[in-house]
Amino acid sequence: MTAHPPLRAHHFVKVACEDCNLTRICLPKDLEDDGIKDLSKVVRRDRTLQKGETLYWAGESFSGIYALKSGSAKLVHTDRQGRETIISLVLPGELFGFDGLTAKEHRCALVALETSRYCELASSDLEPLAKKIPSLQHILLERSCEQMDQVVEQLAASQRPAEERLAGFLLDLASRYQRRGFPFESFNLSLTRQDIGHHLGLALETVSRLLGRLESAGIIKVQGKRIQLLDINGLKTAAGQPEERSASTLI
Amino acid sequence: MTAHPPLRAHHFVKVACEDCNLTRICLPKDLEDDGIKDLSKVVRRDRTLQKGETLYWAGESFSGIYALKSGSAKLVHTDRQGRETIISLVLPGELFGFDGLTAKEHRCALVALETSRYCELASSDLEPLAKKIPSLQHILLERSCEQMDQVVEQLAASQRPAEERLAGFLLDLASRYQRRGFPFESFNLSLTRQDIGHHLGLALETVSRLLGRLESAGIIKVQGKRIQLLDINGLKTAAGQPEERSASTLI
DNA sequence: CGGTAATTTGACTCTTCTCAAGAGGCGTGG
DNA sequence: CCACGCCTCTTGAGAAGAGTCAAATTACCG
Repeated sequence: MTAHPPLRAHHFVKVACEDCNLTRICLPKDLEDDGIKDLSKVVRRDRTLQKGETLYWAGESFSGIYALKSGSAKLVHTDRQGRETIISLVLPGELFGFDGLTAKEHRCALVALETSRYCELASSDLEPLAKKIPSLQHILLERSCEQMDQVVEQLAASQRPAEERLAGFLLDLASRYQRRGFPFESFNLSLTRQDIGHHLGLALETVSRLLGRLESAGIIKVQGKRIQLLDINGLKTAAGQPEERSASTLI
Repeated sequence: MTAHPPLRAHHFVKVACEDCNLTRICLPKDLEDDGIKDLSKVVRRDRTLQKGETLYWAGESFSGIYALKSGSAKLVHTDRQGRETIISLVLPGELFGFDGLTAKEHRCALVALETSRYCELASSDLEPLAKKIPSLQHILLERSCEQMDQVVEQLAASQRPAEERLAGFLLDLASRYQRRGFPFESFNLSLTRQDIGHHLGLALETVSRLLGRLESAGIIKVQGKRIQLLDINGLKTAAGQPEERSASTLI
């Protein structure tokens, strides 16, 4: 895999989809050039959310599919008793909003974890656009199935012990950051310990203790929200993943 | 809600989609009459699975979207360490196969829990059919998002105590059976205790004990796989759902 | 009717949660 | 620039829910 330069926020210029640095990750990924241009014409671009701001609440009516352009956000499900579950951490280039598509009403809330920008493909534009781009509906179907795969993976993970879940989470985050041009071994968590707990089904104290344990094992280095991965194979082992045969062990 | 007569298996006749008794639940639900006829022409109908037989394994290549016609099945995810999670219990009229759509390779296995029949919409027929029925892709998108909603609900439930999960599972099953014309208060589990455990993230012994506990509380009656719901409100309370205000309490 | 698989029940263990207290970090305003 | 207050994080101790292991009972299939 080739490394790309870090994705920089275009703070002052609205970039057309075809010129966006997220074109390899975001919706355009699977579209041909003409489709990207058609898409670009109707996308509402570069809206901003401040940290803690909510784009939509659960129960609000569905208005479209969104793509995160910069920053990060959490997709939060809240049950009748007020218990929160973070369904996903949303990073730049990722789509969200599918939680409102069936019922025409969102099942989750989307909350920014830092100052973030996003683009909107309004539901009213969706049908006309689908006529111009025949493959669009199928691409959206694929993306929603992809997100379901991820939730299924989480559901399966929820049966594994806490340390495996946390280690797996860190590995997943690292590779997602890497795909966006950031170093694999070092990143900042935009989630609090509480949020990580709500994502992994753990108490915040357990998250803190487990991070401490991985640190004392020399596997990671923790400085508040900054995480460094010191021993990737150790982390994979902790995540319950079979260790890759590295070059050095082949001698 | 009107009660429909129990859905009987058409053991010897292949029924066109427009004449199928599942037309209010299955894919035709959202299609106009012409669409149903077009669909009916390409659907491969009434294939059979014996109890324990597998329609597809994880890793097998995606070949289409399926609908269960009779019987029941489980969609099973198996992780690297061989731990199983039952993602969903599939009942007649429900679609499955979305787990293979993105990667073109199934992520889960589908296993019949009893002698069952199913219909197939082959992926090769999907594109031509979508041209004849413009709304088809969107309907499939809605269905996949609906299934995601259900998995999200399960993920949220996985953080709740065991008894709530089990009680919620029984209530969900009852209403799904009711929709298919069976009585709400009484049904046969096609899952073993082990499978229920794999579905809810519990040990089979815990499932057995909790069923026993609900029975001694007079909320349900358990006779092996036969379950009777004796006290719906009690069950809702056990599931952590706010009790409905019933007519009698309004006096 | 025998054998295998499923279920129940008991005793014990252990992971993770809860409650609690203290430390650290950050932004705001004086 | 420092002090205050608030939010987040860490760490400890004890409790509890659910898991594991084991054995007996029951149900089901051929």
